[in-house]
Amino acid sequence: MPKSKDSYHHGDLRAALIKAGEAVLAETGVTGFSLRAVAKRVGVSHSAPAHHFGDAKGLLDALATEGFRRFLAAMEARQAAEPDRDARQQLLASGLGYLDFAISSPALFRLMFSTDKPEPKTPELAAAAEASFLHLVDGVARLRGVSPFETATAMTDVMAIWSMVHGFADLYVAGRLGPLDCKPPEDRDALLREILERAMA
Amino acid sequence: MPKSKDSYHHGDLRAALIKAGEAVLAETGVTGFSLRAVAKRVGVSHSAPAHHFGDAKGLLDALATEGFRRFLAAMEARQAAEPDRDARQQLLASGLGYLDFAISSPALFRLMFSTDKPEPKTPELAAAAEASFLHLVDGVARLRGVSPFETATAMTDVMAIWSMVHGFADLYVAGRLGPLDCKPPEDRDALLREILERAMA
DNA sequence: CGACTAATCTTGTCATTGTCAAGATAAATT
DNA sequence: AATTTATCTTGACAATGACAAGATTAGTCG
Repeated sequence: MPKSKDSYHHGDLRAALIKAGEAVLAETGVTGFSLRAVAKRVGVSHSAPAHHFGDAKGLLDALATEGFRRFLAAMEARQAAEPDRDARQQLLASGLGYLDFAISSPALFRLMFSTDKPEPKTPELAAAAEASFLHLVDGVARLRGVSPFETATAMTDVMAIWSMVHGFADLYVAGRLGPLDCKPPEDRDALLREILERAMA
Repeated sequence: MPKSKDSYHHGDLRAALIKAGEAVLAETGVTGFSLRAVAKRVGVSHSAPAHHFGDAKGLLDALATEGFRRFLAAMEARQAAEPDRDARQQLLASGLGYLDFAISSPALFRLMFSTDKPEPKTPELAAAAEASFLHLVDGVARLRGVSPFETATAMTDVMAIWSMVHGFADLYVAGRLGPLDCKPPEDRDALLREILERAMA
């Protein structure tokens, strides 16, 4: 329960720091990210975040964890909005949700995929990232009718589809897909649909 | 001409800083990157880099510029090693060179594609990045027989192929392609070939 | 209700870093 | 040879991350 902000104890500092941290991340990028700036934005002392996140990396990990949850939610939201329940259309919708998230939170998207996976800093982060990956695996499983964990060709599908949508999103966020960003969202969705279909072939 | 290192003037400080900067970048990543650490490694004062690169971003831009040049060279090297001069095989070889570079210099690869393109910091960086992009466009032009700048379907090919190879390389570098990295290089090359062919369809 | 314990937040400090300004040294030019 | 320019050093300052110690509040138990 969030308490009054002017009391000694914030009441919900952890959530407030995550929210403010995301704002700072979006404004300054990961290089200009500063723990003290986050603390100042919330209105607490410069050393308050340490108690909740340890060091700067801890807060970034928490941000990435939160990001992966919203990432998964964005994919599911697009799927829910897709009337066609066909496995292929659902998987395509998932890819569009992937792009939605990357565009809506580019800095967070970059942060999430910049943390090396082999050493998951926290179990929560590893679990959230894994859930996103499993969502894709599940989509391919429904499409192919077999588990990618048991069938090599299906796992190839997973990698192909993932590489395609991730590459597109990453290049788009980096502003490298040039004249595409001035077009209406429908156009880039249609383009992503088209190239994603190639990856499924 | 590089002079003796113990003289007051280094002689080739700019090149030495770029070389050392790349080593620091590879060791600590872009977050732990420190101008002073680079200067110390070369053996000059902490403020020596400023004269050549202005600020920290200037050195990173120079590193990215150098990276794009080697990036292009890596693609061309793979193409030269590919005996088949067919346009399709040459384009596939180019993609393998793309991956080669990403694996050999992961931190540099990340840096290159993290700098937003819309505001090219230096003309050299913009030119080097543009050259890499044009290399891909040229490969698709040879494959399709038309210029992607004039034919929308060919530009779609460019984006599809680029997204595929870039996504694969980025995920691979991030360690998210799981059990793939413990396999011999031939296996991942074969996998990338296979999914790249899908992008060409 | 009151005291004790733990959690939460603040203040103060230090090493490191980026950036700037001023000066010292060597190279280039005239 | 003198002057100018390029290059590098020293010194300083503000911002930052990290740590330690203390202040304030919440929770618990008598």
